[in-house]
Amino acid sequence: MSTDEKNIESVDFLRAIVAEDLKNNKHGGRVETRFPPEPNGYLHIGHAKAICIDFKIAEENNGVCHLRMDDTNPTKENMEYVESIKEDVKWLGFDWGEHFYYASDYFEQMYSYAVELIKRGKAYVCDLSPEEWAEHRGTLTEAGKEPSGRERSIEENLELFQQMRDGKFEDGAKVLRAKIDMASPNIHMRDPAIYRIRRFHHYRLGDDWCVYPMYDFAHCLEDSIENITHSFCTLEFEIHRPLYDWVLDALELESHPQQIEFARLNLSYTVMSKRKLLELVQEKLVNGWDDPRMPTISGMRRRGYTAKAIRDFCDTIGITKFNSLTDVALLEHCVRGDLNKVASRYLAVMNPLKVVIENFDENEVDMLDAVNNPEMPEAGNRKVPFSRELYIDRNDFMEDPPKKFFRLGPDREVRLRYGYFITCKEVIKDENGEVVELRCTYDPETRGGNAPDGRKVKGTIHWVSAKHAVKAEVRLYDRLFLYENPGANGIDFKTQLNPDSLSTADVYMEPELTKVEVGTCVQFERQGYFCLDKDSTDGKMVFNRTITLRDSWAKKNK
RNA sequence: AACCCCGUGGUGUAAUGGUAGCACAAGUGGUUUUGGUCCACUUAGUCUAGGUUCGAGUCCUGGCGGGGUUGCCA
Repeated sequence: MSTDEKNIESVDFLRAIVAEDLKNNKHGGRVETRFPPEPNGYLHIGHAKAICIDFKIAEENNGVCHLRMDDTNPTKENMEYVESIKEDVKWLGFDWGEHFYYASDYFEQMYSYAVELIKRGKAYVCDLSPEEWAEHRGTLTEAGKEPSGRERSIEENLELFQQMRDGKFEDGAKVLRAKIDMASPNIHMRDPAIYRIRRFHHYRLGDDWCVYPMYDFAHCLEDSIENITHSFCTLEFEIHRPLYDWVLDALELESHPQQIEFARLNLSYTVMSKRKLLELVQEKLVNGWDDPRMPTISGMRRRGYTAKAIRDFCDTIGITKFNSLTDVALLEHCVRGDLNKVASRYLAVMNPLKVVIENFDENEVDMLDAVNNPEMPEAGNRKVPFSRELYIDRNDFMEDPPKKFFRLGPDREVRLRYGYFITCKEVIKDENGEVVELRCTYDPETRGGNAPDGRKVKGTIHWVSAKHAVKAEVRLYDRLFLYENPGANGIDFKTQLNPDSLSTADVYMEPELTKVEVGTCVQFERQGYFCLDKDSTDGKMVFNRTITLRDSWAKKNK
């Protein structure tokens, strides 16, 4: 087929803007973006969307994307967060090359810009307390009023600002304000604070500074200093854009990046506020930022989600300016989609029911061939031991099976995956009437799972040899991270944690599974995907359930 | 209430002013040594009222609906 089968990539509004700028040679054919997190927490699935946008659009246009720590507020930031952010972005598959920056490295330059603003008569030192300022600022419907001191001389402002830096004033005693328009309908343009006094140990710069720039002043300058062309951010900054442009215009800076906003990700049932996630960590309602129930990148990684799945998800949700609520099922579809292709299959039984093959010799062990991954033949084969005593899953046996049940029952024949056809001859119960053992026979002719006479069985079940089985622990996390629906106002998200999400179970695995490495996600056939957790020790393997398999039988019988 | 942004199947998204398409979810059937995967099919949509036009999801006006903004956070 000669026609290019590549899907015609639909162009979202954001890519369209970049393409238009490129066409008009707006930035000399250059595309330079940045991902600028504040290192005040771990990255989550919402950040993944921003990361994909920032890095991919740069990449698509042969540009570069910077990774920048927006660390202008020392009270919430630390190096642990910096390191985690770098690790997570890298893990997602993106490379910032040489372009790793700290906003705090620009503090001296930003201070100079602030001085320059004062010299141009476009900034002044304000003595109002936060309470007094609230009165002057006005409201959404009423204009603000100009504070006294707004008309201070440039010399006096310069002097006062220097004194602010020199630590002559208490925290909060003064701020530096941009002199814009107290009557603007956009409150952010009503003489916004651009520098505040805050004596707090900065995680990198220590006590070098007691004044710190505010976001609205700092961010556009960071972008400008780094020669960014397109500065993507979320919708809540839309109303800040006039200020972004005002600062750069007021300073007449040559590098004037364009801020473009897109809608942030909302995921059903998922808490995505850093503040709330921090609360969960601090109050030990979860075991750290990388708890597999957390919607953090590190939590999802530990749970077994793949970077590709997350990237695919970000491609699928697209980029718009519409406040949407994405169904978490879409994320799960991407996770299953990738895992189905890459995860090796293993036999493992979670609710063991003993099966004795009466016509199989007690001392014999048959090593059977099993395919590691039917989706990926190159993954090869392995051997699975078969012996007289086996475990099957309790769910795969019913004493009185309904019509559509294809698995084992009295006098029924099923296939043991990669093994033999077996027929249930006898059901043994304890004094309470509970089934404790099945006596079966196997058909030696069906070794490997095929009957030479061509007879068919409807069911294929998983199993493990009792004497070869290795016991491990699985954590049965629920399908979702946290239970809170945006829109369900007033719900205390902490009480919404699913208590079942912590339940654990024993699992009896085929011995080959002991070779799996920590962090690897595998499929327990017919049950789900599981990821070997870092908590595993020499004595005990611990798996996190990544996600279940789709199960049409279970769905019908719900 | 003021200003800004946004309204396409249940959900997420496409469509130089020219056949409303894709994915998820749901449902039906087929293939299958995982009740998985894969494949086929079905259900279902342009918020509303006018206007411009040969022709409007797209452009204009009004209405309705949703979101954002009132930190010395980012």
